Amino acid sequence: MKDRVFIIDGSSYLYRAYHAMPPLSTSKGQPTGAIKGVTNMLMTLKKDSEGSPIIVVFDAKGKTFRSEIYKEYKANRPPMPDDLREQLEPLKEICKAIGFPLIEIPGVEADDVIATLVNKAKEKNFKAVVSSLDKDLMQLVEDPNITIMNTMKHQIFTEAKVFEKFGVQPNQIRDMLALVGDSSDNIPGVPKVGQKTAAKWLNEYKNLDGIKDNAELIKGVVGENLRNFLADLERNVELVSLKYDVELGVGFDSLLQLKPDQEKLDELFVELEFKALPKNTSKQPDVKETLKEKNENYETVLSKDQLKAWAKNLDECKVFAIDTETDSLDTITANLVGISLSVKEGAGCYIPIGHTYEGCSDQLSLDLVIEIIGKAIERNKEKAVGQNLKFDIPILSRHKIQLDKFHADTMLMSYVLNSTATRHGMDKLASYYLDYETIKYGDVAGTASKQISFSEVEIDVATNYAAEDADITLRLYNKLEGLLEDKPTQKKLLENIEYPLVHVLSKVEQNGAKIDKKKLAAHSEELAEKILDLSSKAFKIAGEEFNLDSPKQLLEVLYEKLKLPVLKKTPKGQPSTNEETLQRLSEEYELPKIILQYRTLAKLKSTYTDSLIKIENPATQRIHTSYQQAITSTGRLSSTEPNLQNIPIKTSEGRRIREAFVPEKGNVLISSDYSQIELRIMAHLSKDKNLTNAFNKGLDVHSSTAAEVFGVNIENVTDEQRRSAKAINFGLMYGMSAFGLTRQLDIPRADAQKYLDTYFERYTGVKDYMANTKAQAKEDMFVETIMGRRLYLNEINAANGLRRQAAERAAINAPLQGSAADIIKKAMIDINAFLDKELSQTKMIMQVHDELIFETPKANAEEILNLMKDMMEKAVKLDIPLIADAAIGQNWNEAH
DNA sequence: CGAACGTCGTAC
DNA sequence: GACGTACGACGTTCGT
Repeated sequence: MKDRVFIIDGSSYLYRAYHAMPPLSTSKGQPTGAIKGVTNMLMTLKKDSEGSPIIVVFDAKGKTFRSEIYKEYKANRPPMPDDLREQLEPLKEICKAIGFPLIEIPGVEADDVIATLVNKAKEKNFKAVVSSLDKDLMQLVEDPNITIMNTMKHQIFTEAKVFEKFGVQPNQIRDMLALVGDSSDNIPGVPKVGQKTAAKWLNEYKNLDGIKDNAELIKGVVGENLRNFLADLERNVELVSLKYDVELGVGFDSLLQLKPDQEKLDELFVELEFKALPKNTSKQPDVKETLKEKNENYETVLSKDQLKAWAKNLDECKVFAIDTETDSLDTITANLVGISLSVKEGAGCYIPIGHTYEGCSDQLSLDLVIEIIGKAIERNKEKAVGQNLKFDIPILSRHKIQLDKFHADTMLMSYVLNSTATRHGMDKLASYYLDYETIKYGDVAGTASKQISFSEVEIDVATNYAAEDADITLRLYNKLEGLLEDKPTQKKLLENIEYPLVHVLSKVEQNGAKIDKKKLAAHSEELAEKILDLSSKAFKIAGEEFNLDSPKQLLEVLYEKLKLPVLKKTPKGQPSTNEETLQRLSEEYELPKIILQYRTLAKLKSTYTDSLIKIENPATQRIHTSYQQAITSTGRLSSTEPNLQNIPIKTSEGRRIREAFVPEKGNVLISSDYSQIELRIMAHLSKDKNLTNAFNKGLDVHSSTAAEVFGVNIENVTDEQRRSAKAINFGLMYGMSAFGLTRQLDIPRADAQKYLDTYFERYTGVKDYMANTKAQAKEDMFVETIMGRRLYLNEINAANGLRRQAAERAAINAPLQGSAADIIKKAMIDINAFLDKELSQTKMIMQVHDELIFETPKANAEEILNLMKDMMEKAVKLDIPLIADAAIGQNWNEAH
């Protein structure tokens, strides 16, 4: 192999640019948006190609041979818009002037020309890189010397990538397209067969012949559809096959050399009013000019002397702010790109380490930075202030800088001061507390498709952004420290709970949880089949196909087409299609029932089986959630990517998801969860005699409540009574009314009212507690947890009754929910300290509000279970005992 | 095309 | 209108 040749699908980029770019035009009215877009892309490619020849292929005018095979082919394509057509010729001129040979052959498509060129390139021993967005061309990748790339997104498709994206090998793409069809080319496929189904068949039967031979074996409606479609498949194959022997009318070699004509190019640019030769703006975000000018207050550290001076700054300061910049948000794999520091408001430095763009100035080596600044950070760690240090700690740690203690975290300071005043991201904090608008990450690194890695950001720009982060963090610290000055309780909450918890959460996240991917994949397959089946049933009843996931379409089918009665409306006035409504409708009608089943399964598949597989970290083969410590109003944690705190448990189908959470070989899982912790807290806070008594005697609290409310002996409580009592107990903690209880239990309003009345007669302590809490809240405008965590309730005295009542319910609930959160946080800190010291083999891997999950070697699991349970129970001392239920299992479902 | 919003459904 | 706290999938709408 000697060289590479780049072949560009000009037409596909033209259309894409036309839609992606704003509709620019010259002063004379010549439209130029698409030209500009494609030209940018061509310039990028020219740079990336490092001098390799580049050929641009365009679709020629007129019909192609495919229209003769099938007259509907592309019949749904609207004609090219005029303002796009007008851009075609100038663009071709530009291609030629840049030095890219151009081909358009009438009667065939650009794809065929590309396939032919690829063939010629192979004959001449070239590697070929095809730049296109068209999936038809994916079939070319079966040859390892050929790659497809999406220049706009810097994606490269090899055989493996094609399989990853489409689920089939490149040489099966053609058959897949024939089966699925292509709506943009107006090629119909087998009804109900999408990429997934086609991939399944092709993996099983290898190719179309195999599928045809086995068509009888395929069950269900899709099987039927396939058999009916067989005759059309031949035609589809012809339509989607590439033609490799197009008469090019010009020798391949002559396409490899064309002189750029700079003069002509300049002329064209003037004519099109392009200010400058567009730089590779396709990927480069547009950084504002003001950001490129370096802020004088901020220093870029590029010499050893500067580094030493900053080490000295850290030694001599009272507190310093630190922030890290990385090339990814994944703390498991992110590389350090730079560190910023500030010891004085309005000043700061940025130490670039890992910037990688072309022409970037020399940076200090990581080793030197670790040696000088890393050591200085470590010895001054108790003066370190950061914003969301849970992110920085593992990054620094992997780069040999251990920040196992720190002075303060501004995110948590703000959260503890007032969890709801603002969100606690730095941009928001700066705006709220300092009235300062920060440089946004997107301003320097772009967003979405234009996003680049921070390592690609110019060092001067990066300095402006990163040093500002450290500077602002320090200013925030000073501001928030002032606000905390006369709040010793909140300060203690930070020091005793939130700050130590940062290290615990960081570790739990790094530990991650192992999942059985095979099991999930199999489950996913199963669900897919059932979902397909339910959809066809639904379409049959509806008499049309529609998107079952679209509440809007569903609403039309249910209420307009089938004229089902409207039982409930959404807050926006639309007839509701939610679970409750469909449940009621399904007593009489068939379709709502099917929709409900569909929803249950679709939910499981999309939210759990599929997404858990996707989110496994390739580096560790485990899933690493991210715990959010400053999100909820009450003090609970939340969990994202994935949310481990809403994994199903109520149904057996749902519990199968939990079965896929497994230990490493030789290990087991231990789950330990607090029993009725919020009700226990209610007993503690209210000091209600009856409730306290029930817990002190170790009674089943719901049965005990039932006995009180229904006036029976606790041994004689029926299941029905216990269920009602449980609903009352939970409802009370949420501030539920008699109406809510009516709905929950499906009983007459009067009965519900009677239950509640009786409850409050029997539990006067609870009644008083609730009244007192509300009254106190109205006076203070906040409520508190047992550890003094506050939730401010701005609307507790609102004139708007709805809002006021909502605030009243929150006032009841927050001390219960929030105290429970305080307690488990304390338990996590205690347990982590113990594990650090004594049991390095046992890992805390998850927290789900009142439950902790550990992974530990099988050998002494029983003993460890007892230790964990005991530490949870002793996390705090209340007037009633805290009980944790713990169990061991080979998966999460078994352990829970 | 991407951000913001609405609806729905899962957990404690 | 009526039960607290979350996250996220998916569709739709709207602005660039």
